[in-house]
Amino acid sequence: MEPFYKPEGVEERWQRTWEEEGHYNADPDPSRESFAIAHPPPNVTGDLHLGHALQLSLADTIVRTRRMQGYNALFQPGFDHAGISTQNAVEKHLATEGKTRQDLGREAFEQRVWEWLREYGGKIMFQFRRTGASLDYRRERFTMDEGYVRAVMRFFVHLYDKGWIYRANRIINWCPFHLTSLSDLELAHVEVDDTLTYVRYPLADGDGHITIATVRPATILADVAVAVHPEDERYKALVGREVIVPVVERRVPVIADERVERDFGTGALKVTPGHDPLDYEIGRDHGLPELTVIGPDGRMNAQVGEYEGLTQEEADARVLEWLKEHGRLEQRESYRHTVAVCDRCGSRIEPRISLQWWCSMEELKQPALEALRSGRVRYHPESQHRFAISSLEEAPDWNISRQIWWGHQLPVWECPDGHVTVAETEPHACTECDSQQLTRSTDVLDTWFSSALWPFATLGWPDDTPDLRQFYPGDLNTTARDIIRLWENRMIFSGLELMGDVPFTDVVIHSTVHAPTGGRMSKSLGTGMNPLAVIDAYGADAMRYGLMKMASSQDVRFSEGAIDEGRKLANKLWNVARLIILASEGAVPEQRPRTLEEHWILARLAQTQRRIERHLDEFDFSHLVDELYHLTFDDFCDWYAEAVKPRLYDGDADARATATAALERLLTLLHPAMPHVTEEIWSNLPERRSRLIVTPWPEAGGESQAGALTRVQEAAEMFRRSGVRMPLEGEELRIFEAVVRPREDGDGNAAAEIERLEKEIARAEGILANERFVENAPAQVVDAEREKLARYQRELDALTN
RNA sequence: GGGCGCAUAGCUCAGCGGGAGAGCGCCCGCUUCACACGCGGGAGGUCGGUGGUUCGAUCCCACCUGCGCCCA
Repeated sequence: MEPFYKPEGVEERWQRTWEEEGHYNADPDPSRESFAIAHPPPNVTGDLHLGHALQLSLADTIVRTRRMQGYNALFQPGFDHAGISTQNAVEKHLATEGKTRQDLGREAFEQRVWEWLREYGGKIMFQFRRTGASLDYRRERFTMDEGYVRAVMRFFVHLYDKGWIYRANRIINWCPFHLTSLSDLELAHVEVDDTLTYVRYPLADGDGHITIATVRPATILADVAVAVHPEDERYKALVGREVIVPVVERRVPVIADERVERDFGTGALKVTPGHDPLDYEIGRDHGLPELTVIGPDGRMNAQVGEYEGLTQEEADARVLEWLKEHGRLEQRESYRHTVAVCDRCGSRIEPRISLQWWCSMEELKQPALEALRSGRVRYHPESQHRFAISSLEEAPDWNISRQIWWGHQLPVWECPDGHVTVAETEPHACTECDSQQLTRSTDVLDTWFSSALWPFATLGWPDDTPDLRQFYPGDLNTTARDIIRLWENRMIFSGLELMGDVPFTDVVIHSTVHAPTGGRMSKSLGTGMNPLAVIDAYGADAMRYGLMKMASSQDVRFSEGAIDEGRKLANKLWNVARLIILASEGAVPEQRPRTLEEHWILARLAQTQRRIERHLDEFDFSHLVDELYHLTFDDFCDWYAEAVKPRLYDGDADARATATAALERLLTLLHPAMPHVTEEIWSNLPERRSRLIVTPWPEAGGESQAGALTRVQEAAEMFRRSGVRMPLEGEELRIFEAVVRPREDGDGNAAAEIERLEKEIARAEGILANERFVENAPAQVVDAEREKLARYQRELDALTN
């Protein structure tokens, strides 16, 4: 054993060994209780980032503990096809060849995606392995696998047959580059410097006008009303009258609506239901027409005559020109605000009324709400549980269709008469008119529609499989906060609907790791952090430790210090193991405690084990690793190892056997968090019968002796502080001398100790002299104070005699 | 605009009703046969501000200030 622990090489070796020896495997075995986590499928084109690394660290720590505790533990891996993201990656690739997807056509493009994925896809699973994650990699699934596609089709048809899937024209987020609707998650919000234009809308009859403010003059062409707040005194008298929309010279009503922001601009809102989500809502409620003047490509459409084909910038300029000429332009001012852009291509999102497929949430979500409210599924921390419930309560109907080429094509066929046939596999004829001229919908499903099935589609659903029977329902899910409404809640209602049970009972919402300087990590900001570089520098164990140490609150800053702490812990473990192994000369581990320090360390191991188990049950990973750190450094190394070292060198057989056994216990407790270094040390212990990864989790044992060294430790503190020795004898004296190794003779600075104790006594007496304290404080607190006083007086007596 | 959260030692963070803690950094001492990637000691905080509740507040409540993230 080298004097320093070097993780490079060691970690990969164990990762290979564990996987090859089948320790990650989970197979159906009805005789054992199962524990299952379906890991959130990463984007098939993606790279490992710190969010994944944290998620894996937390989940793997739990999985490894449960595996040692005897559960048939399944940690399910796989990929998500990530519709628009993957399509975008391949389109970028095509662009280097000077081609677009339209040049290839849909079928050839899909082929290209598959080819591209064979070459570049799925790399992230090798990166997962480097974190030490004990996923059953044999079971890797992809949401575009044949079997998975079947599950998705079954889900769609099931919902359609129940009447919960329908088609409707609504306003949606539209990317004018990708030409598709987008979910909220596919949007980014960026601040832009814009211009606010104040425009006069003359009253249709009589004098005067209303001035509105807009950042998009071109949308004036689609205005159908002007809205004001019902309580706004400035405009009250105008409600019900009509104004003339500039350029198009259309008469539109002035309406009153509470959603108008009085403080924005002039307090009067031009209403454009065709191109703004809020206006859309207002328009629907007031029965206004919905005009569309911007086409899918973001250019002005045929509704606007001579403007047709103009970009919005061009149209804005033309409208401004008109306003100036006609004296309708009041003023322009610079204006900074946030706008939504496509997360993948940066195009400004075009809110647009479009014919899409929707999933009705009203009935589907009810059982999930019940499961959340009753606590059958719990989010951790508690605040996220409340958030999950309100997200679901407010969940609007779900836009499940996308107009891209990569994904699950809708199982919807249409005949020339417009009849719709929905079937899991291609139908021969229209169910209504028997026409054989069927055309399949070109839309694909929202990627989250397939992700919602992850916990059971990965286990073989819709077939009834041994895997499903063993591992569903699962136990735990870990995820980031912003995914709750997109994924977790959908898995819960899908599981309840299709499987009749929840997919898991606990959801851990982990921290968001920010850049060391604060603010979010992002490649484009240059604040990103590559976990693989962290692993190369510190080792996977250190990274796991550090990430868990950081993950104490919702938002944490990345701290290299925390990772380094993990590295030091690994090195410390390595060295104390080296001490015990080398000094014990092959002693077979067996607990034969005889001395004070032996009873004490076994009790401390038991005590810490219970705390660790509690932290795990509460998903408190930060305190979990903190316990491990102090157990190792303070208890095991500074006290136990130092106390027992002379006896090991003296050849005390009991001490050697017990020390090796205590080390085994320590390694066992540390293994789930830091699997590699512990397995490596384990393999150096004598008489290895099996791997640490499958070693049974120990019974904690008694902890009544956990305070057995208190007097020695107090004596050590006093001696180190002032050189004053408290009188000790027997074992206590032996341990004191072994650990503290006092050299100097003499009495030390007794005066300083006396002064310190007198101060303490004065403080305690002061508190106890307060009658109201003695009357009102809990008896426990008062007693504790009295005991302290007595102890200080005892110590003082011992010193002054 | 809505939601969640944060403010404690130079830095990153624990503690959340009864004497201010850890890791890193800094200073001092120690090459003691596991580890100098170590061991021991020390300096360093009116616990963001103002009120309130309480015998007692870093901890509970109200307000204020300054931040962060998510959503609209």
